[in-house]
Amino acid sequence: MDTRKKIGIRDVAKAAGVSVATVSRVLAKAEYPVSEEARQRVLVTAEALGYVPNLLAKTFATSRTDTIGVAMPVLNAYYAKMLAGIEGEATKAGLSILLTIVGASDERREKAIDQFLARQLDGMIICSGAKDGPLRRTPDQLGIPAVIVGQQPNTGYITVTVDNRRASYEATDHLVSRGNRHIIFLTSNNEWPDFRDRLAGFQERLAEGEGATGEVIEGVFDEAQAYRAVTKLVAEKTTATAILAATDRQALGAMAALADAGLRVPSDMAVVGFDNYHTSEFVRPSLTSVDMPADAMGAKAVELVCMAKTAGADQMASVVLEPRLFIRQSSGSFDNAALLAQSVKSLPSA
Amino acid sequence: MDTRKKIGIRDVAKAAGVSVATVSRVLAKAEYPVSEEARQRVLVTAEALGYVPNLLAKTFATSRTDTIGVAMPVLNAYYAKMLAGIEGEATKAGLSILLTIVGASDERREKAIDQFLARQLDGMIICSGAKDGPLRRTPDQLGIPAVIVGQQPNTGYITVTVDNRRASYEATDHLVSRGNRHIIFLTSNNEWPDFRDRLAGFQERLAEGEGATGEVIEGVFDEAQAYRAVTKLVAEKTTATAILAATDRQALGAMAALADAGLRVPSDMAVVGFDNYHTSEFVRPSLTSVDMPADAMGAKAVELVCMAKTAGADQMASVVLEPRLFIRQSSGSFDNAALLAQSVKSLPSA
DNA sequence: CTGAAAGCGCTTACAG
DNA sequence: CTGAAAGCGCTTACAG
Repeated sequence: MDTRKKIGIRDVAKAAGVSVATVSRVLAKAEYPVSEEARQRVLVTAEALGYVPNLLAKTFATSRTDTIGVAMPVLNAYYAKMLAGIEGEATKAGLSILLTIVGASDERREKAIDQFLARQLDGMIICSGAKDGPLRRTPDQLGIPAVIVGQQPNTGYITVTVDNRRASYEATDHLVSRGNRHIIFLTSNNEWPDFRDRLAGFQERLAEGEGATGEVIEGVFDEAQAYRAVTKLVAEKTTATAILAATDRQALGAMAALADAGLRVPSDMAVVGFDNYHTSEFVRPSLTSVDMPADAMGAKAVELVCMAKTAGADQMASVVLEPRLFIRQSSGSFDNAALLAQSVKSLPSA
Repeated sequence: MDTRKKIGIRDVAKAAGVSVATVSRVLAKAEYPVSEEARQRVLVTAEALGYVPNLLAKTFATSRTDTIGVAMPVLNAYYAKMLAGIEGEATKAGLSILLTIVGASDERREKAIDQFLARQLDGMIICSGAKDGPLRRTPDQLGIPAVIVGQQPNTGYITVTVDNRRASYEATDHLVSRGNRHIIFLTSNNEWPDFRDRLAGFQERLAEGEGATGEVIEGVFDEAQAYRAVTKLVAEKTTATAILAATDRQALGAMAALADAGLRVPSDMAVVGFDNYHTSEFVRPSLTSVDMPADAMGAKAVELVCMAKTAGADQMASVVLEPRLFIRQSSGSFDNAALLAQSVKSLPSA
């Protein structure tokens, strides 16, 4: 490393022949009235000395860290998209991001919050996992703005969520309206909020009649398990003509199983997924999927944190975003000409 | 927010009837000799008051932030995997992560480094993009440990890279040894270091004879462009029987084009990609791909930063990791029984 | 083992 | 417009 002494505001002040107060004002408070002459001397001197203000000291003196904490369960495609949305909006707002991955552990999540608090961050965004326990503190106890992305058992928190029930309803409607009369819902765990809602939307649409029946297969968490479940289904000569998978991962596993069993998608079996993976458009047949606006959710969360800092948390409301169904080949749309101009079905706003 | 006054170390000291020095020693320096009685009083009092040490103050007093800065070009699957590796290792080492996404802009990268420096971070990890300009500072000028992940034009920096040339050589060898005599290399930009190396490995293997020829198609950056390029190739009755794509995204686009053109993979055209996307195993046919150990690279970078803090940067060396080729159906391996137990070809170590 | 006090490098009333 | 000085909440030689 280098041996030159770090130069501080005092060095600049001395060299420029002004007080440290003046240096601080010129460098940190653009609007503060300082004589043009002093201003120039400070600017020139700071530049000449290569002065880099110690943000740590500033942060300590002002107790504004210009940093928000972000806690996420994992960094898969969904959360990476969310994080990108958070980061983009934060940068726009001049905020840095302290990132922590907490897994599925409520314990680690609380520890992360401890860190955020101890570090005096300006706010925090807690991205909920599939199944989180309630946060152990109320928003008031936190003392800094906190926004939750995704469903969370606690009440009182401001949240950014997505209308999973409605999206699932629309996806099911899409399948029913194409003539499918027995549809399988392939899912992970019906108690996890997002998946509970997707199940609810599925059932809600089926309950509306037209003679379509549903069948729920739970306990399927990844491609390999979906592959096995669907392979079994085919072996048992299922009467279903469509599968609504709770995630694209499950949908891809299902499609692999169908292909290996010699069945065609969608003529023998239609498939729809959730998440709209980047690759889903380029799988063959391409996969119809519900796009979760994870990046928009993340960006919205940052907005809300910023708002809470100024307006006060009490005048804020949680927000619910609308997912969109991207219709592709796997559900029975065979418009090859429109292959690259993907067709989009936007859910009407509630 | 709450209106209770923040309680500080002084409050704890007063309540416990000891000096702030004693409180500090009990709470922050486990080994420091303090009478058991005083220790207990401090512990109990701190707990009772709900004292949360102000890490900002500590950090300022000690000038150790226990935080490393991470700058990444984007947050796609590759970098998300890398970030997960960084985060995991950092957490193990008790380090927090300040994350910045800088896009393809050298300017923003420098700004991010300015931030890291101004915030007095303990170290930084710069993840290079496909084509970065040189860093504007030398490691010495930075003054804190810095490790680069990926190729970078600067010399003098410690880097963690992957042997792209060798991986590409092996992938090409795999295709040649299966009897392919004309192979297409589908790539983005031959001047970008990683892709230049992949091209080099491709050419190196072809130069070894056996009569296999190569054809390079440049300027293909995503699935859609790969789709178009391959569609054109097919229309022009290419004599190639295999495609080596520089990324899985390109490979997936290529496979979609082949499927839509009525060609079979791998019997009509074999395909191999780079990156080993999570979904590549479950596409049909499954995609043979070179796995880039992005998470291991990230973890290694954290290790190196930690090492530099203690050992001094001068006794450290850059590290080169070995990618692995995951052989699946798309390159002509039809072992359906081994579908879920993916076959792995580990590159021999250099 | 313990405590009084200096110091970390800024910001910001306050007085001029 | 300017500066001397207090203060942010800890840590840590130093003296006892």
